[in-house]
Amino acid sequence: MVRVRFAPSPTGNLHIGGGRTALFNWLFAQSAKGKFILRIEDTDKERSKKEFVDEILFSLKWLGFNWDELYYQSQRFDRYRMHAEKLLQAGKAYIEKSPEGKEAVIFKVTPQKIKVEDLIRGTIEFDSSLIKDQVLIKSDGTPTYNFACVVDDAEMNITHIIRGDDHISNTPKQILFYEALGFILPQFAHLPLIMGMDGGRLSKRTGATAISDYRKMGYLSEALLNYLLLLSWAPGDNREIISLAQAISLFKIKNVNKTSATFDLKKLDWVNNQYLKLADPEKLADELIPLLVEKQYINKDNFDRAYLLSLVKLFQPRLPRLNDFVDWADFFFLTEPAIDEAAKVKYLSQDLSKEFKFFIQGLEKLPSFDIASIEAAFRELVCQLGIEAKALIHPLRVALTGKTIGPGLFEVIYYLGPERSKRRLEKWIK
RNA sequence: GACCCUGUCGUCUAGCCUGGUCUAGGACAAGAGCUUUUCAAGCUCUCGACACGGGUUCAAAUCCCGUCAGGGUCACCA
Repeated sequence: MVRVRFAPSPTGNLHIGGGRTALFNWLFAQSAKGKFILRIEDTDKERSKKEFVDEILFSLKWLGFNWDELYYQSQRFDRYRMHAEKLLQAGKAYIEKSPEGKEAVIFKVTPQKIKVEDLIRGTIEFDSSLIKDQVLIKSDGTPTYNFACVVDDAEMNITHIIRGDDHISNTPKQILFYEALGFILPQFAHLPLIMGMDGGRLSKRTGATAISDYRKMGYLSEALLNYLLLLSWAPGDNREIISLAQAISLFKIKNVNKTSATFDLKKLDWVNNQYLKLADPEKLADELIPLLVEKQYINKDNFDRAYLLSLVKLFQPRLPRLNDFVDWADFFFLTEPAIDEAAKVKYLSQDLSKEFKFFIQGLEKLPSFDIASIEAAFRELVCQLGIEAKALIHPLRVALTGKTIGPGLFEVIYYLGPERSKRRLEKWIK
């Protein structure tokens, strides 16, 4: 039975790299019908915070990862002390006293060659004579990371350790502990790191790092996961959009890349847009409602849901992030939408009183206020005036929406309705 | 500095294991054009890479060696 674990430390939010590690572990467990275990590594009492634990659990759930078991290292200190005691008695560790008289347990490293068969990288060799004696239990009584990690992975029967590249150099130290404690060695797989655009580690300087930041920006969890998956793995048939369900059946740990990948927000935007296009408008509307309420664009308990749904559908194909809807569609909610200054100069400098007046009259005469009829009225008008369609379309769009870009003009007019459209155009008639 | 990992278009990658079908394929970005309406949408096209140097071989992106470059780790942090 395959058992993998994701072991975050609650000293910060769940970040992109952690989310990716969780994804590969979860995928591996799912494809092997194994168990996915979550272990909170909160041995550092100073830096570990309850709020981070909550945040990590929340983000993991948002990504859709359900764990089968949950452990906290802070509740297992007796296990670590027990195993340290065992090593002490076997003469494989010794006690070191600090000047203040506090005792730490130190592991004696014996010189030897250590071979790791990494599932992704193949054989990696180390010389333990380059490794100094390792602290097992610190003088404050808490275990060190490497020791707690080994005791837990062994006691929790973890079969495959899938983690970041940055743990490669911890591996020989941990193997030494496994051997000294007589534990069965798990298999290792080290994932390449995700780098920021500056070539270094992904950091707050180069952009948002927390999974929750991406949620707040309007990325769909499926899209973020799809993008993260593509960052170091490919199905091999040039497919880019891969659902989690498909990934489970296609995923092979051996096909994971060895090279570190750079996080590219532009491609994430594209992937997100692909998912947004196909997303259920009802769900998108549910996500948007709180944001629209906050902006006072709609009233929480009294708004036209069907209307909102229509607007969502109108913008869905072109949104990189769901939250962009709030700004892009603001003119449907504001009484006085802000007019883009450059757009105003470009399209509304000349006097279009006559054209706007005729267009309003055309709309008023419409037997039915629908998209096709609005367009027909418009086409007829430009024909009569003998001008190009775009000579009037752009000014109309700016006058109605305040922007130079957006959905098709006739859809905009239809959803704005005859009254609002007329009122906004009249403002430009002298 | 020592040890370890990695090196295909600007970015993510396919191909590498099992050399020839690779004048290296796809995607994002960028640029150009089309769309009798915009673009941040759609369609079409263009630009653009096997880090370098040696081998091995009839033949190397693919195998071997070296160099260089990038990254990671060297805590009583995790």
